Amino acid sequence: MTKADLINAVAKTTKLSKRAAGDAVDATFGNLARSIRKDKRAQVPGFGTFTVRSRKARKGRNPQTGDVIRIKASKTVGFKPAPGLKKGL
Amino acid sequence: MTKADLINAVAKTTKLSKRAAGDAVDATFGNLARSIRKDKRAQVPGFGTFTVRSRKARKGRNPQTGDVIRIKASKTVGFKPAPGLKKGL
DNA sequence: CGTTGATCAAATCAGCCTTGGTCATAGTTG
DNA sequence: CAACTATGACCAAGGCTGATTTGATCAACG
Repeated sequence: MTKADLINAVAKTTKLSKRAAGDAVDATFGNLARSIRKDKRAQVPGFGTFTVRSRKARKGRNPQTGDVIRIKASKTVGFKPAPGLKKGL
Repeated sequence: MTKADLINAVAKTTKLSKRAAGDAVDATFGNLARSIRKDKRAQVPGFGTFTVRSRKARKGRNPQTGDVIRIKASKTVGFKPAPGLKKGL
């Protein structure tokens, strides 16, 4: 219910309808994702920074069988919290 | 200009004024941060999950002086991207 | 109702994380 | 709209933490 809560809170703060608030939230993350893909980085002041990070190939292990497997190189999205976000965890 | 871009995009998608879109974006991240602090977790479908992670105490090094230092345990915010976000990086 | 994500196991090595001054860019305000 | 302020990136080296892998099942979102 995290998203619903978020929409409710946004709707309340912005005086928008839940419908409009939901659209706004979706648009926010949608465009954020687009920004990450495009610029390999997205900065949100007072919140944190998203960066595309490269993972090299590595040896892993199948937790079910115990077999050693090769993990291919891949990319992930990393998040570096802004100082303000870490305050009071 | 990341935030400005985001606001423009949100304003366009939601047909809101830039002012209202800005408020909505701020409200979104503000409430998201609040949710992280409160529940130690915040899930955004199709985007990813934020979790509060505990960092154990560790030995580090001051890169400037080279001195070995003790790093106290702390908390950070971790991010686990949803599969959909990783598509097409 | 369909789809999406969390969860759990064990083991490994990649890359995060530390400091802090400086620089550049983003945000804000008059 | 332009100037000012504030916020974050950047860099160094090295140790050791924790993200990551499979896949089925369960829960919850849409």
